[in-house]
Amino acid sequence: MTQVAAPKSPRRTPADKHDERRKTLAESALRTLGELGYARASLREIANNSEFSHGVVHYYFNDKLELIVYCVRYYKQTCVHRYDGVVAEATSPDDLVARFGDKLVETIIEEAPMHRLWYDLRSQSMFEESLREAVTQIDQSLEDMIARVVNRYASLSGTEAAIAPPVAYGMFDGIFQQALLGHLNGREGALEDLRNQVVGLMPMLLGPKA
Amino acid sequence: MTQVAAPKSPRRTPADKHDERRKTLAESALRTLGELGYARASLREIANNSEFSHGVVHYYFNDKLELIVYCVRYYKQTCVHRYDGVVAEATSPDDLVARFGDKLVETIIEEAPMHRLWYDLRSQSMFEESLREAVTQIDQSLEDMIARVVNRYASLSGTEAAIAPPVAYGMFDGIFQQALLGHLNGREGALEDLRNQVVGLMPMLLGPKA
DNA sequence: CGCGAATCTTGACGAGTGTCAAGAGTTTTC
DNA sequence: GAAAACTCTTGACACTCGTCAAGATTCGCG
Repeated sequence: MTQVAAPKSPRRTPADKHDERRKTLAESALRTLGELGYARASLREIANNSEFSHGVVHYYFNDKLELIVYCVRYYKQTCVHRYDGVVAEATSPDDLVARFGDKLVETIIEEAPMHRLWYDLRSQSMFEESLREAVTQIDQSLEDMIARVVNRYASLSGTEAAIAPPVAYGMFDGIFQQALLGHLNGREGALEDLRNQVVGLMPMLLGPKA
Repeated sequence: MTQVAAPKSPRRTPADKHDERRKTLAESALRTLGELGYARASLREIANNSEFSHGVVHYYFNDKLELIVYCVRYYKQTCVHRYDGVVAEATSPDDLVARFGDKLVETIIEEAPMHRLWYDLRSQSMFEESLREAVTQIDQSLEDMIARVVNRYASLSGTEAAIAPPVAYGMFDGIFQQALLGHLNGREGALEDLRNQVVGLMPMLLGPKA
């Protein structure tokens, strides 16, 4: 057990230093992971792109898997509230759907490596049992995120969503993945397509007006 | 160049033997790939689960990547016509959607390892340039496959599809992936959910009746 | 049969991997 | 300011990987 409890002296930084370093390490590890993917990112390469040496990983994490799971959890944690602003500020159904589409496109442009890492990890979890718990949790939080958007859209439209949250998430995840792939392939129009698809799709998710 | 042209004597088996062996090799390689995934399936492991030794791979393929791309292409080739029967035999919109849903569930049950391999490979293509061409082609053929189903459904309903093929493919691919993940996670109900989702979703893809 | 080409096996190579122990360096504590 | 605890580096370990060359084996044709 490398973990330290630090029972006494909760003054300043007893062992939160540990957590801070873990975050620092995670942030630089995410750069490498986003560049190379789960399988090809070695601990040495990760360490090279950080301010530490390759041995330090085993001081803060038990093994490579724990590091990677920590990283993706850390990233998705901030990622899950990306559309909270959209939900809060939207004034009409059309406004919401426009902002939502813009935000989707924006995140592909700005964080494509992170998104492909997520899809990589989720695929790996189909083979690697030990990844499934984390992936399932993250997937659930993403589904909730989409549900908030769709529900807000329905409420602004004065009706209710005609589809269940898992279906909505599955659909948006599917076309998002497609747009990401297209974008990485250099296919121009991939992002514009995504925006239009979202605009076209959203109204179909609503039930009949009350 | 390991490739052999065999210009003359197109009698019996001049160099189609080569192609046949490649297929045989691909078939047993697919078993291992479906079990371990792209990154963890070594050539030695692949060869162990076949009737050959590990060196033979380089007699029929230039490198590991060529083998794997050949394998997935080989598999998806047969896979793309999975719903042709459904399209041909369906007698009514409801009949088609029921058959389609059943077939989706069936293929998850029977070929889950192959499907997760496909998603694995598609994710890897986001990192590995050399995979993109094959992935793009396969993705396109899958989109066409879905388009045939949706168009047939629309035609049986006496109307036209309200969404473009890429959107339809993205949506179904998304919920299919979700169901596959749930199934591999041992979540009971994952497959039943998929069936119901398809039944509920299909009618929403249609435009107003003519 | 016998010879040459096609096919396959074997064994080795160098590079790269995760892991970990030993110790150097740094900070904290008394 | 010495001792203890924490933090980090270094270097080695055992192992796996893709690749390939050299040779054994099998096959097909004259």
